Amino acid sequence: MMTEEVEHITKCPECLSRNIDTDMTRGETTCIDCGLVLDDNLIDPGAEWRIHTMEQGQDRSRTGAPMNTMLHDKGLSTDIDWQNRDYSGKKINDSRTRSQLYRMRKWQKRARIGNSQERNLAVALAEIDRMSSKLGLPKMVREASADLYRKCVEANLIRGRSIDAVTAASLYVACRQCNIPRTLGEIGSAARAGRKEIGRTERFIKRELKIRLPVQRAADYLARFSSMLGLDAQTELVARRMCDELELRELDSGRGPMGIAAATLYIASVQTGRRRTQKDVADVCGVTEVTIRNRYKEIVNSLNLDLTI
DNA sequence: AAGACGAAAGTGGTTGA
DNA sequence: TCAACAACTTTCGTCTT
Repeated sequence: MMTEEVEHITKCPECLSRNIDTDMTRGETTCIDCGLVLDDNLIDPGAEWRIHTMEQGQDRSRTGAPMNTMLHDKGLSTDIDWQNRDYSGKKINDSRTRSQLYRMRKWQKRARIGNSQERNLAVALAEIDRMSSKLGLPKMVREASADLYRKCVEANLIRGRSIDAVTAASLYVACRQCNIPRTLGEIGSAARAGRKEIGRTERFIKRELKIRLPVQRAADYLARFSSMLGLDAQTELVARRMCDELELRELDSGRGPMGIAAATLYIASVQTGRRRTQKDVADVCGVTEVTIRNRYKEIVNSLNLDLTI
């Protein structure tokens, strides 16, 4: 089997540090020293075959293309060639056999993309792929999202909703399931549906499919937001400590994680002398300046911080 | 002039009677 | 089903750097 040469990043282009951290579960490569996110589009190098029986476990060879959830029929169907030849390439002239082949082709087409559900799925999976590419999301997320969408179709949740809203919502949920959270605003920027509609649809499919998502933590957003703000690892660490402290003392309950992430980053940027404006932080974190100010006040009060610098 | 601050009203969702 | 409620946003006038 051919092994593809994967280009590995060994040095940070920003600070030239060789302290690179690769987090496979998050799909992000970050520089430990300056916090720059170097690559958030890692390809999962895991085995692509699946084991169904003991024999298969021993013998890992297989034929055919790997199963691909991004194709509406998972890439597993067989095509019937349009040419009237048999498996050895000999022409089929017998009229009975030929008309039989014709019928087979016709029914195969109907079975594959003939019904509206399958056609719907084909459009949706293409849309998921498009959004994922735009957002640079790893394959793992696309497949999780495709699976979710499939479940929505099976549960008849699409009726009355747009494909765009459901694909965007399933991508949003998939991101969080894979611990690569993206904000509704980020998903919305790549989707053909509005932020509110995506949020509504997300809540709906979560309820209908009884999906429990891992609790959102402000710390999960820190690395990405910090990098987008051009902050260094030191500042991010200060913010991270603050988040941990807040979580430990349950001072973050009832507060949106993005607001906490925004406020801690803002405070940290002031403390380390790498100040960012509230507006810059707000734009990156998907909250308003007012929310930053409110969290900021609460955090400074509850942690007894002194910001007179 | 840009940034920070805070009051007030509005939005969309959750909760509990 | 509806009102109360909490979190967050929008808007805007004012103060600070």
